[in-house]
Amino acid sequence: MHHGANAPSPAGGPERGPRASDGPPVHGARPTMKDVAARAGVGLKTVSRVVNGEPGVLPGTAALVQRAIDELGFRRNDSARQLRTGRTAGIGLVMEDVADPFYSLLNGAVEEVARSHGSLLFTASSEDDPRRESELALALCSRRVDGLIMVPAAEDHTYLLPEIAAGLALVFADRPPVGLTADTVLVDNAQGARDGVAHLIAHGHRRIGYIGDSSRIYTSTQRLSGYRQAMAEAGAPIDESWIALGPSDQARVGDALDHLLDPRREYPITALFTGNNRLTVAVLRELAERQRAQRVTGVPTPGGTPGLALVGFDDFELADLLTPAITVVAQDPAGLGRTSAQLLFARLAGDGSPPRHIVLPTVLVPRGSGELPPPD
Amino acid sequence: MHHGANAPSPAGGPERGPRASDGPPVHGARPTMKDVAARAGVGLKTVSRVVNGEPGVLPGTAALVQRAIDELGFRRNDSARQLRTGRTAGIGLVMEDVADPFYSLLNGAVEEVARSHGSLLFTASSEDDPRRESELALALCSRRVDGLIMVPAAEDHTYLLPEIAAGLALVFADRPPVGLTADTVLVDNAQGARDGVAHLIAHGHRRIGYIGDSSRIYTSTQRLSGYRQAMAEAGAPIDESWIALGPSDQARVGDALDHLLDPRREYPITALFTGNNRLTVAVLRELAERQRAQRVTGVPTPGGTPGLALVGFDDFELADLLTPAITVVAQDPAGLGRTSAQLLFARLAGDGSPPRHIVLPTVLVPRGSGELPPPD
DNA sequence: ATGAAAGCGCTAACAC
DNA sequence: GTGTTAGCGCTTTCAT
Repeated sequence: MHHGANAPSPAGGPERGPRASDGPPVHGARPTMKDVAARAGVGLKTVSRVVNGEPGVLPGTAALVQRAIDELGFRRNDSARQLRTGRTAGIGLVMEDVADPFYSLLNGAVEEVARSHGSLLFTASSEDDPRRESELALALCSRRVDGLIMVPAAEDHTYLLPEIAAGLALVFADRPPVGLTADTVLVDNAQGARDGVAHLIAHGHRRIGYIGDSSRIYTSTQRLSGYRQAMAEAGAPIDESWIALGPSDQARVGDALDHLLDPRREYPITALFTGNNRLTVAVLRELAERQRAQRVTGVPTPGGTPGLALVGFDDFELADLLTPAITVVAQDPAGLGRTSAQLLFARLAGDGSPPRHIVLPTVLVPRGSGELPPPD
Repeated sequence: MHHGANAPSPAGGPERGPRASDGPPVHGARPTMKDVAARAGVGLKTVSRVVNGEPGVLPGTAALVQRAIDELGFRRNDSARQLRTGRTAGIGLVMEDVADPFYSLLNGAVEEVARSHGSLLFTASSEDDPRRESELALALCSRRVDGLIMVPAAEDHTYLLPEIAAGLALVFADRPPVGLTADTVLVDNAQGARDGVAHLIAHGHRRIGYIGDSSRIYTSTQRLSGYRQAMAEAGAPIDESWIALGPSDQARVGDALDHLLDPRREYPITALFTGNNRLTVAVLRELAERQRAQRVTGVPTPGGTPGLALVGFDDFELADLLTPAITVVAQDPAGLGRTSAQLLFARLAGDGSPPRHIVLPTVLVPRGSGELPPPD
């Protein structure tokens, strides 16, 4: 399934012998508009007009030019165009991780909107590292993207002030900026968590654990505060040892569960609220493992929640097919991306109104795990 | 973003009123190297040297320049740089859908490699539409990306010949190109499917259904051929009505299952092989629904496979937590992306060897659903 | 309807 | 060590 090495012949022409004046691409040489103009026997500007579909070219001339374009395999150099026009028809998206299901949906929605506006999209993953975030954001600024959508990781975004002043359109998604005011699209994290926890309470739970993301992260503290609100509203006291914040990796979650489900606890928790999809999945995996390994903690409910009721923030694929199916507080990552991108393009189209602040609602999706009653 | 139109003052000069000669950004005006040079009282080239970390600048001068840079909020214009150097330090990735879990993992791996080489990544989704694929690919070529990784949808890639001739580095991932020879990284689809089906056969099945993607798609036909091979090797005759090819949407899969599980069949299938992750999930969802609705087809195994053994091509998150857990033929989307990207950057670094053709192995992951015995 | 000239902001090649 | 000059390929402006 491989041929010769570097076929010198580009296709279409008799190879060997540099050929006189036909056959498209000569290796390594990018034809320019000047080349096309020379070949078509017209002026440079006429080529430009044809390439850009500008009016004021006789059909015959246009055809001539088009033929030269095809023969030469010409493709307009957008770097040069950008330098001249100042517009790149490209936008940037900086977020935690393109490979994460939540962010990949956001990414997809942004891309869709960008496409509909004729823009291409640079996507970059910050890995939630503030330094990397600013590196990437500034690299995109050097590229002179027309606009930037950021899911910020940093705790200070003043480094973007010069860019904004210079005309960068900027929208923050999922988390607000720090140190400056800009368009922001958020999810109602507190209300969502509150709904989720209230749901558990409505099903008879009073001792509810909370496994959340690091308190460094905006959404995490918002969700925790929703948890506290729901508990307070129900008059349910919170034992601070029920709250476990930290990274979303399996090991940390395992430790947190060990602590939360410690059989020596006098009043064990009967329900659990998890602060994001990765935590929810990690919890499910831990519970399943515990069940396989020890078959001890409570009634081994099939699917991994040993009698423990569970509601998770974020929906995730297959949540509905687990046993029991997992009740979640669903956000709309695609909606987040779409809204942010639409806002960005509105700015690029000249919308000069004051910075907007949009909050998207969440939806509680009962599926089973959140409706399990307490053991009692 | 909005605000005043064209500030006539380039920056740095006293623009009447606001500040005399300090404070970074003057609105709307992007400072250039020339501005920085003027402000620092040095030549243009010296600024260039400092910005690019080139040697041959006295520390004192460099500090002077750096100060001017910071004060002005200067950021190098990469469009101009690219025009001059011919390199964009950017690569492109065209694939079906960034939001798909499989592709988002591939995307993440490509991005990681790009980053390690100092490149930014354009990602574009073709939606499996040939025209869109070529539009996007050519748009990226206009941007003069240094290289392009494509998961092709089109059936003809000759449109890329001029670009290759002009120096574009090009790697095809997951599916081979048509009409030209280029670096290609594939997965051993036939062998993987063969392994999966052989696994079912080893567990006593002889009547095995196959739900696959449209035969338009390369990987789909490869996998189907693996299915046929495994059956042939076992001397198991194939009833062509067991094979259902088509799109991966829920409705189509539902229809296919209706047909496959038709209770009027004299010899019903006892096992099913699904051709990709979306099909597998769609099947699981359909089976779960049937179980809820009718509780008829076979023994209602918890989790949705009513006695039907199931092996799916592609791993997917939570496959291990379903009941029964789903046996899969796992490919490595990240490996696919990483390998492709490494190959691309090797080319960009000057590797001029003949086009390479890499095939990555699959791994059978037994989890339960593929080890269910036939009802008999 | 068409073209010639100027210049976008930068770097490469040389001066000094 | 530093500055000057020339252009990268295109669009803009203004002639014709």
